[in-house]
Amino acid sequence: MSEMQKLLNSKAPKAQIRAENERVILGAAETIFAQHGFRGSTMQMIADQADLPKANVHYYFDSKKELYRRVVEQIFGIWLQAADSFEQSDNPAEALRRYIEQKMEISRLRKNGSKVWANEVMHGAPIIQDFLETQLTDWTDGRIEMIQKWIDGGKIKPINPRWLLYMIWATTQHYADFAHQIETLNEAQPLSEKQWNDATETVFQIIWAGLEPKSGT
Amino acid sequence: MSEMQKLLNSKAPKAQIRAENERVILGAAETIFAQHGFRGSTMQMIADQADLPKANVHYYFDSKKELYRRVVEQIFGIWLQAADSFEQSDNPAEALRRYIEQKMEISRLRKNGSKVWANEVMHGAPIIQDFLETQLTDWTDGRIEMIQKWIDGGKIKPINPRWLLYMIWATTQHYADFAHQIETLNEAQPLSEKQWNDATETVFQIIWAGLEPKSGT
DNA sequence: TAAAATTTTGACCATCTGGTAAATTAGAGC
DNA sequence: GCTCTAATTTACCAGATGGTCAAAATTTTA
Repeated sequence: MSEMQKLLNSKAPKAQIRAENERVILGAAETIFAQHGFRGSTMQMIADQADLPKANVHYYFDSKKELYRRVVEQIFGIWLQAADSFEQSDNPAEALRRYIEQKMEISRLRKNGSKVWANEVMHGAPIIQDFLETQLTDWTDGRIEMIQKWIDGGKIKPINPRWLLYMIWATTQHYADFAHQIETLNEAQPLSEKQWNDATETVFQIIWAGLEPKSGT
Repeated sequence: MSEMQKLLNSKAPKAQIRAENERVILGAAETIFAQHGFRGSTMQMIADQADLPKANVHYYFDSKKELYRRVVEQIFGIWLQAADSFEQSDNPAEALRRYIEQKMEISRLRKNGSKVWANEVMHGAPIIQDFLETQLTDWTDGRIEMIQKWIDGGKIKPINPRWLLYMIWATTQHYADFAHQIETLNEAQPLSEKQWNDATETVFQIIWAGLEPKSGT
């Protein structure tokens, strides 16, 4: 255990030691799983990242699988949180802008989480299939219904709402999952604040202009 | 070796045996790597998929890494092939439509390859970083220049060409990488031919409508 | 302060996996 | 047919890794 860790723990009430260590381990696990995938990550790597002995990690999380599940569940929570910003609204432009901004923000600030999620789904969602079938399905159906109402009300062009949703998910998630490629194409530099804002605005602009009913009708 | 394999090989000229077996192994490896990632895949899995003894796989490919590299390179080749469909053109709508259709087709027909590529990039492109830095950078710069000319010529709205490219990549690739999620949300059924066409058309429609200069100006 | 409960830690183990060795079989050239 | 090369196959090994254990240290409770 590091001196820093010792110092923190010595002052922390016992009840908080567990919470704090679980937090640290989950954070370390998210980083490692994002970089190497489930099988590519070793408990030793995660322990090193958390600055704890491997056995200590096992003390808090029974198995690698359970630790992984907890990481993925955490991401899904954040994902759902962003989904809330896509509230019922009579103003599609505002709702879409808010949602796109929110998702881009997550890609920027929770890059690792997004990658773990992508990895999990790409490999057939072996751990969180039930989430997909219940919560994600429900949420998606609700939003599709809502978008359909916009269409019926003449607020946006008639397009299949499902493909629109996928387009937003794909585009925003891309900035996290393919961050390395984007950086390479940006002269090996991470996107600047300005570039993030510009990209976000462009994504919204193109999509919204693509949905807006012809002005003058 | 399977009876089928025996039969095939016994009739094949010696020179073709190697080519054929390499082809079979590469195909098997693509499938396995797509499903389990690099570390999650074992040489035994690949051998079983190819219906060959494990030692036989090692006879044709020195190491797991080399086999993986060959798979990724193969995908990149297909990727570049699609890129050709995005030719110089004075008609942005046509060029974009062709490119989007091409990329969606790859997502549909080469789902596994797309996944392996995504996986590789997501983990920092440890194997094909040089491809990103040379070929991909060159191609991207060229297309950005071309899109800029469309903008300068008033053929499309002024948007940052880079973010537009990423949007197309993201959206089309999403249908391969997140195929499992899409299927789950489609009542556990793969997208039908009709749905693929509809999705492709919608992607093009939204993007193109988002780029088209205001009619009447 | 003593006992109880929690946390930390190094050593250890069973299993899995990439890779190898060597023997066997099949095909090509003469 | 005979020789040489290419391909196939079985058995095996060394290292890595998830997970365990029991002892030591630390904190809480009585």
